[in-house]
Amino acid sequence: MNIQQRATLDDVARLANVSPKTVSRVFTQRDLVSAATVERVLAAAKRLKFRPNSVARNLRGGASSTVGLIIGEMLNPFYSRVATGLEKVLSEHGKTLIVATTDDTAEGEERVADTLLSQRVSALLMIPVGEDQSYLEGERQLGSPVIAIDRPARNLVADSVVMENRNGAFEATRSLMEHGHRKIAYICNPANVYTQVERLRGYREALAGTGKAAATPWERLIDDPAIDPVHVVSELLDIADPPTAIIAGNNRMCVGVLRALHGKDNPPALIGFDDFDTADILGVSVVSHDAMEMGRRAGELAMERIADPTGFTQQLVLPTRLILRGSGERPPLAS
Amino acid sequence: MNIQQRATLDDVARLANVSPKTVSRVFTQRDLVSAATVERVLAAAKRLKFRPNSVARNLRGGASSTVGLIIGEMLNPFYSRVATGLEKVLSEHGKTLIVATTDDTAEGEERVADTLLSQRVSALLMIPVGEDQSYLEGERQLGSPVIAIDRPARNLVADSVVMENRNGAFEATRSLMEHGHRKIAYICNPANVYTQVERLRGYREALAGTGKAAATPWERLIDDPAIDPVHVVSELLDIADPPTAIIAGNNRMCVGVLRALHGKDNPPALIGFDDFDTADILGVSVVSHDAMEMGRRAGELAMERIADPTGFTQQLVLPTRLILRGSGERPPLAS
DNA sequence: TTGAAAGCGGTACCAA
DNA sequence: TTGGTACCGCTTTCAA
Repeated sequence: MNIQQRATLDDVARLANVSPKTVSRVFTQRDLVSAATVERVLAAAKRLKFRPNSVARNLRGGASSTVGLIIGEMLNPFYSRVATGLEKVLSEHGKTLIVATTDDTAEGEERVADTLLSQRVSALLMIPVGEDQSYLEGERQLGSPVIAIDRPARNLVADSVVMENRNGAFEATRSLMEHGHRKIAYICNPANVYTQVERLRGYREALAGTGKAAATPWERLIDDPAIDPVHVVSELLDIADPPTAIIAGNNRMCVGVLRALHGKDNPPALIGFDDFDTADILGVSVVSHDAMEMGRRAGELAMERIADPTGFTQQLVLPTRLILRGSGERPPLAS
Repeated sequence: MNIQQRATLDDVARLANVSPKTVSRVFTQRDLVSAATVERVLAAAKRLKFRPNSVARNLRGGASSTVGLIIGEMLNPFYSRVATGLEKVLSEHGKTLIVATTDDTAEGEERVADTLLSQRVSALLMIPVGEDQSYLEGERQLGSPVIAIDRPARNLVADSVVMENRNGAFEATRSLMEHGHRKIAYICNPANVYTQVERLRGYREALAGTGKAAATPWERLIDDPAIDPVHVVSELLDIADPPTAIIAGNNRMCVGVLRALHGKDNPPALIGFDDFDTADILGVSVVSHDAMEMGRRAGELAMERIADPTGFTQQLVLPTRLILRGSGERPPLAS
């Protein structure tokens, strides 16, 4: 096998006996070139295995054909659904998706943002992790739109797509209350992020009724990825006045709770946040939201902002939906 | 908000009163520049919010800092685990990952391969879908290594990372036989792909014992994404001589079978291929393999091939492991 | 240690 | 309909 040289516009031009510019036209504005020339050029291109270099192409215009997405990790189905929705939109617009992950750390976020911006992505989409995205302010002014997904960016002017966290949690809590529960737990990890803060608020408001929303004895707000949900749940159920129902703050936590409750005789009611693949089989009630739709909307927002960087920034709020499948309708144990 | 111009090397050079080349050195071979100059340049760069353009940088060398990955879809946890492992390796090498999806169609594959190659990815990794990847042969000769993951490429010289499909299926079948099963079904969709062909072979060989491996009455080899697994399973269990055990060819099919068996009184034994998130909770026995490891190995292979495009191509085979969690140990119904 | 000039693979502008 | 020329942002010679 011999490594050949990759053919360039000039090579094709020479072989086809036209100017490089004409070759360029054939690949971009074909209708401006006579049919005969087009044919000749294409033949030459094929013979030389020529393929336009979109990198060089974009060097001129400034705007590249890539869009960057920063997420915590691809294993999380929530993240990958967002990526899926986004990729769909991008491919419709002839853009490709560069995915970078941060392992859910703020340092990682800044590092990969830097890398992506060096690649001159035409927009930077992200599910923010850090407490502060002000480091991107300069970029935005330089014309790289930033779109925050799932959580708004902080200290940065950016469009965002979020969902009705508070209301989702409110409705889940109310539903549990309607089934007779009063001692309802809320467990999440991490806790110190926008989505959890909002959900917690909805949970507290529902429990407070018309009173003043306040912390409850059944909240477990954890901020340590190393902590095993199973342990937390077991401990929670062993306290003096244990909850009769649990709301799990996200999909990971929900699966953890399921694992903890597995085999238990009279499990508390359970409602999770985020739907997941086998939730129907396991009969798990969840507050569902359309993560793919979030990705899609974020992508559209990005396209919009690329076309008009000066427009007003928007915040899109997508609805949530309570899906009852059994685990959320279990009544409290008669005591 | 005013959109400014993005600063270039030259702008920085002008402000720092040095030549562009010196600025370039500061960002690439800093030790060749005097400390005082470095400082001056960095100050100027900071003031102008300069960020080196890695696209322009790579234009010269030919090799870009991106690697392309073509997968069917990101929603499939198997694919996203592969992507995760790959991304880890790439980020260690300072490369970024461009992900493109094909919706598991051959046309999609060729289309996105074209897009990625136009971006001059330094390597093209893919989980092949189409029957034929010969359309990439030219590229390989042009120096773009191709690495096939999960299934070998066809009609193309390419490295690949696959797993012990045949043996995995063989062991699963043997395990079921040891639990007393003789009428064992194999269900998959799609069926006409390398992995399934191999697994089917392992299944048949186990059933044949020392005899000649042949098709069994309990095979359901489907090739239509629109067909509902639930339906197939129900039908299979209604035949005159129904199976007492089922092997599901992949994670999707396994969840489908679970759904179909859900609520059934005396469900057949079940072993799935590919582990999944809640398999432990559901007590599902599976043939497990490390998809992240596949991605990782594929990434390493890519780095190797980028460094030395003329080396021998390799095929890596990763092991599988049978995990028994209950569903695979159910004995056949006494009849 | 620093700089000048050419060029990477294309495109935009203007002219023919 | 086609071509010439400059230039995108940076790096690579080679010299100073």
